[in-house]
Amino acid sequence: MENSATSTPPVPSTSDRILDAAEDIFAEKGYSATSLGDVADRVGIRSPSLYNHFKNKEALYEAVLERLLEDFSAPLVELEGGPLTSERVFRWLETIVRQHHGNPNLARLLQHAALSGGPHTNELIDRLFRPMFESGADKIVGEGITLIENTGLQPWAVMAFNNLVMSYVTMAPMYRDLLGQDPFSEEALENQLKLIKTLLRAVFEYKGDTPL
Amino acid sequence: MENSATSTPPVPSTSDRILDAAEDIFAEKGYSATSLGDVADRVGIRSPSLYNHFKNKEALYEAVLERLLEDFSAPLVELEGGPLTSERVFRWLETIVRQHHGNPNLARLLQHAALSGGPHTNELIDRLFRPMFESGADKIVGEGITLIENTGLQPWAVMAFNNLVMSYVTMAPMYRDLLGQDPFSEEALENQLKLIKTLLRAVFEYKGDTPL
DNA sequence: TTAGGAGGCGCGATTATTCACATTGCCCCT
DNA sequence: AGGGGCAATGTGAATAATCGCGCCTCCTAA
Repeated sequence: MENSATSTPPVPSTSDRILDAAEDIFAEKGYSATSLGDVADRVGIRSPSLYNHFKNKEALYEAVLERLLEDFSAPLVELEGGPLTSERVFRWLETIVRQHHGNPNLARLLQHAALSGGPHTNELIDRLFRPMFESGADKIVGEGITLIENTGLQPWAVMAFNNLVMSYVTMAPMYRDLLGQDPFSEEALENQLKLIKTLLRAVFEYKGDTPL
Repeated sequence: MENSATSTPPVPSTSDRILDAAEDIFAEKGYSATSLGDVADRVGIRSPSLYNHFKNKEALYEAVLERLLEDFSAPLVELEGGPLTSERVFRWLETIVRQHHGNPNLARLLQHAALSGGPHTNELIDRLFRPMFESGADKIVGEGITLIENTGLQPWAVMAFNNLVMSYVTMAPMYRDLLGQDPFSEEALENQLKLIKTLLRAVFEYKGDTPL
């Protein structure tokens, strides 16, 4: 029902255009503040017509989430498996930064969910972050890579770096205001990448001897 | 009009109770998704009675913002002036962490504003962050304190550390889910403080020689 | 000819806001 | 002491806008 069996490479179907519009508006306003009228307006149809493609508002929201989660998980599974060198950690972080830079909507949706709840919030959190703790970053201990392991704060550190990446996106207007630069320009991406890498390298090289 | 002439130490005025309720709900749902009925319900009055204390929804929102900004700016002005030692930077960060931990609502409100706009968003950003760039962290260059200054990323670094602190609060449900710990417990506060300090110390000690 | 998809209409709920009104406590005048 | 006025603060009813959503009709492409 959502995807016709025919190939649809050039012209996006109405369902996809609804998904695109809904994704943007859900990400901006959150679930409850989003009106289906706004979504329909952006697509160029009337709001009752949405019900020809999605059962109701919540189903539309679910479809938006599903598509986003698929898009984001794809490039990360490639990085799973193999030895956990520090270079792998850098590539993993850089991939995440580039993904959120390319499409900020997932971070925004997750931030809305964390603030206000809404349907499927816990499921969203689980599907986005459990993999990080099970198959990837959790195993970083060993062969010299510690990520502040000696302080017993490792999962906290992983979440901190993720928050760093996502808050850059959810706080983009702030960066625009205070730094006077388009936060989604190529130049800003490079700056953000440089900062994250510098921080990560500082943490890797740091030996927490001096207790302040 | 807001404060009766009598001393009001023990019993909060209705206006204050409205402000308390509105602050919580605005912080949770954002401006547009907040209904005055919900606010009135929490106070224990009917929504038309709100208009005896505030002109309209936007004025109530402004009052909430004003009170929050005052509460947060007070402890920080004490840290202004004087030599910019690294110890001062640590105290400044620790103060901010403790403030947001004690009342997460400002961070949540700011996050909603950054995501969805709403009234006075730009003014909010300015009043919260301009001081950091003018009187405090911007002058950190000198006397050995560099904060990754050699990479030309100093303002970015300042905002990154702030995002780190605020996203901990706006993402609190995530921490609760994934770490199985109340993110606002004393124990969690200590963990968060330790992590932030460790990161900051790593950055201070780091000399960006090796280019990855 | 037939079925999918778009539009029109409208119901019921919720929202911010206004208004007329009741109640209360306080000041001041007698 | 008593009472008239008055400001402050509460209420229910009413209004206009908006929302999600269901029903039904019409158009059009295969």
